[in-house]
Amino acid sequence: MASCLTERGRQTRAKLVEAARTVFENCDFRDSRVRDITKEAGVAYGSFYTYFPSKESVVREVGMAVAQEMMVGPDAESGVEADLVGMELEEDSPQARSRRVYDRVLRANRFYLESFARNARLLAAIDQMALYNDELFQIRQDMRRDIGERSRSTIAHWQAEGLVDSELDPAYAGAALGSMVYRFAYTWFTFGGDFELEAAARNLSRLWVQALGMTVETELPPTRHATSAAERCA
Amino acid sequence: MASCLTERGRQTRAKLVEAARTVFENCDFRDSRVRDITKEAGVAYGSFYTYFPSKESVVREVGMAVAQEMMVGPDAESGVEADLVGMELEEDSPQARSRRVYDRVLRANRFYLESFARNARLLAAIDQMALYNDELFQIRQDMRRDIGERSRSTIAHWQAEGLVDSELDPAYAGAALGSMVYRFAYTWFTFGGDFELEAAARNLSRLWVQALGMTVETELPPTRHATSAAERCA
Amino acid sequence: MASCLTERGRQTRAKLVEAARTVFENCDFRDSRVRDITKEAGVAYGSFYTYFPSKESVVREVGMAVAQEMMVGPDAESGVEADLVGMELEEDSPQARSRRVYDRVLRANRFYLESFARNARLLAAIDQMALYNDELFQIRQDMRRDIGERSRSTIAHWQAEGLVDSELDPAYAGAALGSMVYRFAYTWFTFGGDFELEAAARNLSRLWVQALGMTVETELPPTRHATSAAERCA
Amino acid sequence: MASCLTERGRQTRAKLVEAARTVFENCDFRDSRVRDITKEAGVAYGSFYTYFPSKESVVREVGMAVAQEMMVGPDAESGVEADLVGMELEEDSPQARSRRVYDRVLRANRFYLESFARNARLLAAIDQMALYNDELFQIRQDMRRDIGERSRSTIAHWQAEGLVDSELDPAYAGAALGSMVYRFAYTWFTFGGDFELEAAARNLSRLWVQALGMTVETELPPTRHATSAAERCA
DNA sequence: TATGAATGAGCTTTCATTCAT
DNA sequence: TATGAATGAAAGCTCATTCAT
Repeated sequence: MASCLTERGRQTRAKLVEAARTVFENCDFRDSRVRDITKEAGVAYGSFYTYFPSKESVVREVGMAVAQEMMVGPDAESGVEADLVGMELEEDSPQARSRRVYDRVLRANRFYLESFARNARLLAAIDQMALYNDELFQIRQDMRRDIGERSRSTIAHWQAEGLVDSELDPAYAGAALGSMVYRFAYTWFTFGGDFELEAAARNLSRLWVQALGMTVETELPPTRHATSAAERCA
Repeated sequence: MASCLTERGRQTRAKLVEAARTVFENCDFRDSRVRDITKEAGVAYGSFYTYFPSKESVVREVGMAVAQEMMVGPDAESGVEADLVGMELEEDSPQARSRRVYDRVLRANRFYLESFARNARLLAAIDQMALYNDELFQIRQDMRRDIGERSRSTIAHWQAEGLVDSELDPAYAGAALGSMVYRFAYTWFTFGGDFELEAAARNLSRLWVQALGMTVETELPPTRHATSAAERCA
Repeated sequence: MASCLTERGRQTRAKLVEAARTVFENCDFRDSRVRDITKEAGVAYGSFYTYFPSKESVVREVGMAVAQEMMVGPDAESGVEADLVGMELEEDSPQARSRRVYDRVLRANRFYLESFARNARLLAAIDQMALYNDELFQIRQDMRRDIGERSRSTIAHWQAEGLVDSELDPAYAGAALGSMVYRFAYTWFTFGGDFELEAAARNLSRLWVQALGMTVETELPPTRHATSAAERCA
Repeated sequence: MASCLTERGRQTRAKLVEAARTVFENCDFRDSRVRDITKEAGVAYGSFYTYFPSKESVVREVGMAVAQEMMVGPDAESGVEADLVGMELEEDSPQARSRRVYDRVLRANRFYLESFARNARLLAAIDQMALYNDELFQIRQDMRRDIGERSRSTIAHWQAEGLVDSELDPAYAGAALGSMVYRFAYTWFTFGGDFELEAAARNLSRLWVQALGMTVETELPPTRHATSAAERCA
C-alpha cells in the first residue's frame, strides 16, 4: 500500500494519520470531522480522500496502530502475561519464585500504566468504537481471546507448579485480573482520580499476586499510608 | 411531573422510555434516531417531543434509571461494599470472619453479575455515553466517588482489625477490585466469553478476598476444573 | 356568526380574540403560537379550533378590528380629513378659516397620535402582515384608496376656495401629508424617539397646514425651543 | 473575506446574494426558504452554507447593502438633507435662497424616488424585518438617529438665518418631513397608486419647503391639474 | 497529487391541525 | 363545548463524499 505512493504522498498520508490520532484523542470520533483532521494535518480537505476511502478507514488504521502499541512490551490487557512467558523455566524456592513473579508483575504493570497514560483518551475511544464498529469489535475480540488464552495457560502452569491457588479457574482468573488492571487505568485516566503511578503499580501488583494465592513480603511503607492511618483509628 | 399528565399521556411516555432503552441497547445513542424510538414505541414522530424536549433528555432519563437500578442491592461498581457495611460489628475468630466476608462477597458478586447480565448492553451504552455527555459523565463520576469512598473506608476498617493486608492502600485497592468485577462483567457480556455465572461469582470472590490478603478455605471442586486439568499436565 | 354560539361560547371566543391582540402586540404573528394565544386566554389548546378554522383567521379578525378602530374618529391615515368634512360650509375671513383649519388639524392629529400610541405594536404588525397576507393587503389598499379620495377632495375644495396653494395636486398632497403623520407616529412608537405628544401634535399640524400654503399665527413658544436656541447661535 | 475565496467561490457567493435579494423581494424573509434561494441561484442546497453560516446572516448582508445604496447620493430617509449640507454658505436674497433650497430639495427627492422605485420591495422587506431582527433593528435605528440629527441641524441653521419658520422644533420637523417622503414612496411602490415620478417629486418638494414656512414661486401648471379641475367646480 | 467548492441525503426540532375522550 | 394528546409535514443545518481544476 505504502509502496504505491511517492515520497511526498507517504508524508501526506503520515501527517493525516498522525492528525487523526490527535483529533480522536480530543473528541469522540463521531464528533471528529474530516475537516478537523485535514486542518490538524495542514493539508487540503480533498486530500483526505486521496489516501483514505472513508472516515471509517482512518479509524481502523489508527485503532489497529494503538492496539499494536499496547500489545508490544508487556501484555496489552493485563499488563502482565506477555512478560511472564517462559518464567516457569527457572527453578528455585517458592518464596524466591513468588518474589520474582511479583517483580515482573510490578514491572509489567508499571509499563502498562505508563503506556496507558500516554494513550488513555485514544484507548477509551477505541474501546468505545468497538461497540459499533464491526472491524474494531473483531480486533478487540481477537485480542481478548489471545490474551485470555495466554493468561489462562500461564496461570495453569503456575497452578501445576503449586505456585498458585489451585481452586481458581485459570480462565476466569486471567480475565478478571486483566480486567482489574485495565479498568483501573481506564477509570483513573478517563474520569480522574487522586492516584500516583508508582503507588498504583505497587498496589495493583500486590493485589494481582495475592489474588492468585501468592504471598508477598513487606515493602517500604507505601506513600499514602499516612493518610489512611488517621482513618484506621477513627 | 407525571402528575401533570393524563393516564394516556403517562402510558405514551412510558412506552417511549421503554423504547429508548431498547434502542440504546442495540445501537449507540448517537446512531439512535428519534425515529427509531418512536417507531419502536409505536407512536408518531412528533409525540416524542410532547414528552421530551430533546433526544438528549431521554438519555438522561434512561441513564439515571439504569444507574439507580444498579445501585440498589449490592453496590453498583464492585458489587461488594454496599452489602458489607456493618459487618465489622460481629466478633469472632479471623477464620470465621474471613469466611463470612467471603460469603457476603460471593453473594454480592452473584447479585451484581445477574443484574449486569440483564442490563449489559445498556450499561455499556451508558458508560460510553458518559464520554461525551456531560450529564452522564457527572453521574458516573459522582457514583464512582461515592463507591470509591465506601470501598476505601470498608477496607481501612478491615485493615484496622488486622483482617486485611495493611500494606495495601485502601483507596487503590477499592478502586482496583471494583474495576475487576465491573470490567469482567462488562467484557463477558459485551464481547462474549465461555463463562458461567456461578463459577464467575466464585472465582471473582475468591480473587477478591485473597487479593486483600485473606485466606479462603477450599470449596467443592469448581465446575470447569476438569477442562483445565488436561492443560495442567500438558 | 356570533349568533350561533351559546353565551359561554361567545365568552370563550372573545377571550381568544383579546388574547390574540395581546400576543400579536408582543411578538410578530409569525412568532406567535396558537399555544401562546390559548395560554394567554386561559383556555385549552384545542378550543382555539372550536372558534377559528386557522391561525390566519384570527389574524384577519384582529386586523380588521384594529383598522376599524383607527378609522373611527379622526381619519385613520392622516388623522385629519375625516374630521374636516363639512368645514367648507362655514364662511368667514381667510385668516379665521385658516385658524379654524389649524385647530381642527391639531385636534385630529392629537387624537391620532394618542390612538396610535395605544395600538402602535399592533398597527406595525398589521402593516407588516399586509405585505404577505392578501386579505389584509386588500383591506389596507381599500382604506388607502378611500382615505386618499377623501383627502384629495377636501384639499381640492380648499383650493377652489383659495385657501390652499393651487399649485399642488390634491391627490399627491393628501397622500403625502397622510404619510407624514402616519410614519412619524410609526417611527416614534416603534423605534423610539425623544418626543412629546403635545409638541408632536403641534409641530405636525403646523407643518401640515403650512405645507398646503396656509399661514399660521404664532403660538406660545414651543416646549423644546430652548434646546435648539443654543444651536441657532452656534 | 472575499479574498479568502477562489474566483469560482466569489461567483457562487455573489449568485447567492443576488438570489437572496430576488427572493426577499417576492416574499417575506420568514417565508423565504433557503431552498428558494439556492434554487434561484442555481446551486446546490448545501452550497448556501459554504458561504453563510445561517439564513439570518444573508439577510444582514442584503440589508446592509440596500441601506448603503439608499444612503449614498441624497439622504436615505428624507431624500433631502444630505444634499443640502453646506448650502448656507452662499449668500443672497431670501427669495433666491428659497428658490435654491427648493431646487435642491427637488433634485434630492427625484433621486430618492428613483432609487426607491428600484428597491421598493426590498426596502419594504428590510423595514419589516427590522421589527423582529435585532441586527436590522439596530442598523435602522442608527440610520434614523443619524439622519434625524442631520435634518435637525440643517433646519436649525435655516431657522437661525430666518429662512425657516422659527416656531417649529427642528427635531420634529426633520423627522416629520423625512417620514413624509419615505412613506409616500413606500406606499406608492408597495400598494400602488396613480402617480408619476416627476409630479410626485415636485409636489413633495413643494410641500416640504412650504411646510417649513418658505414660499415657492409658481411653476408651470402641473401635469395632472386638468383632472382635478372638474372636481374643483363640482 | 493537491485543492477547495459542490452536492444532497439525513437528522433534529417545530407547530398547525386533527381527533378521541 | 372543552380538553390535551397525537400527528406528520416542513424547515434549517451538517458533513461525508465527489468532482472539476
